[in-house]
Amino acid sequence: MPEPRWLDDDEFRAWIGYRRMRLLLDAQVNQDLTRESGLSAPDYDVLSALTSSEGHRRRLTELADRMLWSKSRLSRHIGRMEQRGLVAREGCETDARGSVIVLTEQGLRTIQEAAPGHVASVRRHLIDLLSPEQIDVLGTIAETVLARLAPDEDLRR
Amino acid sequence: MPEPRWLDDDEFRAWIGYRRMRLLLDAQVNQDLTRESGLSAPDYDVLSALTSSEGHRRRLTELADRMLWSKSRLSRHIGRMEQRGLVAREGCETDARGSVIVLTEQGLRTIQEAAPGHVASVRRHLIDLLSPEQIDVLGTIAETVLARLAPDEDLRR
DNA sequence: TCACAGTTGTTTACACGTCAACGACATGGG
DNA sequence: CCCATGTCGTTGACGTGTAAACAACTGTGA
Repeated sequence: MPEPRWLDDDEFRAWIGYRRMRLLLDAQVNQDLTRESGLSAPDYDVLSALTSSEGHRRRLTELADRMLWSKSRLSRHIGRMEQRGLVAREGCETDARGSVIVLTEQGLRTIQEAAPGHVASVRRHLIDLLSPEQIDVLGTIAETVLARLAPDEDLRR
Repeated sequence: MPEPRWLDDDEFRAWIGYRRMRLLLDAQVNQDLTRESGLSAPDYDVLSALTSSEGHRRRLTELADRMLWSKSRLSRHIGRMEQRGLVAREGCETDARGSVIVLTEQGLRTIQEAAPGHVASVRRHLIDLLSPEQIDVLGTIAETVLARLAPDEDLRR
């Protein structure tokens, strides 16, 4: 085995920093979200993906692909959200196996009420702490990394 | 409620990019790690924290604080790693309630064998894709965010 | 038309995390 | 010295994620 190229100080700082930031930033933003709206981060992601879909509805598999979730996970999560009245299941007209997930009135109201606080939380803990240049670099880094891992994916959807 | 300041295009790109990167990058690095060494990411973190501790040992609570894990989680995880022979539990001499976690020979060998491949994976999927400037900015962003969320924490330990 | 390989969504079994409660022990003030 | 209060680590109950198996259904090629 060849001697590996270890991380130098700057590289180590970036990698460890990224990992710690991931841990604490996500925990904080998710906690804010849950406290203010009663939604978990996955709840918010599902509602958000549905809100930006035509007719506020989408096939389960499509939704799962878009969110990078397994169908199993999404199916289970939808089941729980259904019981809370946030979404509903409908049969698919063109494919009898299919299941269409629909945003309910209550689901729409819930995410609309949650969104301002959520954005404020993201600003408070990340965006407003950074300069426009830093924000730009962060976006570029993410695009660079994602270009290798998911070449055919579009971030703006 | 005041009208919130929504995210502009660059801010949205950075936030969504960060979230997607988190999802895919971590999944990829963890998958590489597990395939090559049989260790999960949490396993690696525990072994890594123990390796860099004096005597390759540490009190459970100290370890948990340092890793930002709950004591409950660490206790359970140590239980599993203990059964695989990667770590061992010892009683604490100065506090009969206490439990000291020790890296075993096998645990040390395992992480030493895993480290080169892990570093290579981190390089392949992140570090080597970025310019020195981008790496520096990423580190600075992380420090900025963490300074607010965990003011008294030192990243370099 | 029909066999068959593939897809869709659900479910079962399991792994792992959290929260709260717990027993055991430590510690400081009366 | 002793009691009240707090800490340490573990555990039980529970929620939620994964992998694999599954029934139901689709669609394609012979």
